Amino acid sequence: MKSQFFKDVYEVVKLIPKGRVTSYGSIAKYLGTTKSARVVGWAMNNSHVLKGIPAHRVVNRIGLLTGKNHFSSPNKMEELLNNEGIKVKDDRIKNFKKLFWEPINELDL
DNA sequence: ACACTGACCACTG
DNA sequence: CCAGTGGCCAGTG
Repeated sequence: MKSQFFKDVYEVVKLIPKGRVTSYGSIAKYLGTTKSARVVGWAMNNSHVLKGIPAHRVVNRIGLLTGKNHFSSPNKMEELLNNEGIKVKDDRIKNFKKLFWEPINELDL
């Protein structure tokens, strides 16, 4: 497929440092527009067929694990995050603000 | 080719 | 503060 968006999304997601998280919207914003956030979600949906895509580090804007339902197991995402030292309480990332990794700031176009 | 859906976000009332 | 609506892109029936 010639979806540059997907490709870019994967690139950014793969660049997320261990122990950090980001949001669909931020990735979308980094790629040009916040309104394409839905496509980022789509990319994640397809990411499960690929490897090296830490989709568990990508959550929605408030740090809610909205996509955990799409993992192998609903608690897999939480476990992976815990494995990286990220605390998750009630499907929400604790200290999200601090762990937040914004591509625009970190990669700085 | 058309319509609907989806792991979202921001704006408006 | 909560609810509703629009916008974007790709995939599926």
